[in-house]
Amino acid sequence: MTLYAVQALRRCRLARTRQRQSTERHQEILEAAARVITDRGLAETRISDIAERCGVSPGLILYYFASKDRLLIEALTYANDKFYLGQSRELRRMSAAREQLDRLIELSVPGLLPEYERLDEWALWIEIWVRALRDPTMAEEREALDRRWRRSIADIVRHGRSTGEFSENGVDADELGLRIGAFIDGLAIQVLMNDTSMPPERMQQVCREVAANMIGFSLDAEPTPS
Amino acid sequence: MTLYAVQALRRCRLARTRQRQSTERHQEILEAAARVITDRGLAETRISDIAERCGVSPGLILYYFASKDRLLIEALTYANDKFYLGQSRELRRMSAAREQLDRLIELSVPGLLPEYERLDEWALWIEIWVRALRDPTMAEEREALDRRWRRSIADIVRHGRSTGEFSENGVDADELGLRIGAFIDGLAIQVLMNDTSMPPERMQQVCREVAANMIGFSLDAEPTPS
DNA sequence: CCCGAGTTTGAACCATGAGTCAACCTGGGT
DNA sequence: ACCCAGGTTGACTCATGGTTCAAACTCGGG
Repeated sequence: MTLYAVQALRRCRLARTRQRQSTERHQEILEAAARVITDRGLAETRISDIAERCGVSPGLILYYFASKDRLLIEALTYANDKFYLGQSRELRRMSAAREQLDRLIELSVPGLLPEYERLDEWALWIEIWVRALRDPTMAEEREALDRRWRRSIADIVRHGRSTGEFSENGVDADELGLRIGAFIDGLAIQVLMNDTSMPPERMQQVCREVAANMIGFSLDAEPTPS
Repeated sequence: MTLYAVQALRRCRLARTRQRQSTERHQEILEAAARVITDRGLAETRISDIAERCGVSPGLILYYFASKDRLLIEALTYANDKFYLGQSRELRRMSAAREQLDRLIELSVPGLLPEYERLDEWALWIEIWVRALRDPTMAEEREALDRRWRRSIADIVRHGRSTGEFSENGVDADELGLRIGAFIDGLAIQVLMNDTSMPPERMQQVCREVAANMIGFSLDAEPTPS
């Protein structure tokens, strides 16, 4: 019995290190997949591309994921999750709602910030949309991701109202999350498409203006006069 | 010389009937392709699907189009063109700008109107976006289509201002076309995705409200009191 | 009624890429 | 040193579907 317990314990420890290694591989693959999808597009993404990016053989990809389809869906949501969590953490550190809003907009403009290692979120979004049109699993995921995104805007509005930065204007915070979110979506598409009439800087400017209008504060009035 | 001329004339007449037949086939195929794309998605569309829809052999498709890719691009723009022209003609017949705006919004909400034979415009738009990300030809087409769409909104604003329905509010009409267009885009995506928080009716309502806000008129005030 | 340019067919060809598999490697436990 | 479970490989199988092509068909003109 003692012997058995010790063995079990050891097996468990081994299993744990292996498991960690294994989840690392998982993430590594998901990361690579997201990267390849942004580069080549979902439709053109081959398993061997992902494998190559990982410096690994194609067979291994299917050792970790049941099928290409599953992997792609997971990769899309994984990338979005990662981006969202980073943004969310950053915003929570800021105290001023207007600062939060500015940063959120800044992060939402495709190509505005030099993308450190960040892949382009919006290109992935479009792929998510296409996929969600026919794939119920993806559709569900998308709705959850979208809800979260809208809520983060609504939260900024609520925060600003609670601190008095924004005044009540009769429009529900969730409703504003929806409207501002939709507006950002629409513009982001154009910027992503390299539309000549919508360079990143202009999108940023327009977003700030329209958001201010909708929320009901003036961009000119300095919120915290020095 | 006379003989030659007569022969030429006849050949020309023959050629003309043949040409008409040929362009009909072209359109027939484009139509079928657009239909299949909405049904199955761009990525899942096979040449044989399109052929089947036409009641024609797969080989014929490639007799009329150099390659699958070319066909798909043409089909996407063809469908959009057709929709736009129909809408444009209809709007031009209306005199009141607010009526035009209402109708434009109505037509922009996915699934609001029972789609007579109309295929879903917005599903095609998303496919266009995905494609345009990597295909320069498609990118160019998209920008032109988008510009046209924004302009039709701006024109409504200009029209309303010229008749006095809308008052000047310091925002350029083109700028409003851009903003309202982007907003509609963003919402349409959610409706198309069957997002539970955005049923078609709600989108319509929100669009009317936000457009009224941006343009600067009140929905309550009847423009033409009986 | 025959000719031939333009259409249409469907089988054949071929490249691609997902998924499988048997052999091989690795590193911790004994 | 040896064991072996899990990780890794890369060649192979197989289905799919775009593209080609030679033969068949259509139909207006002579």
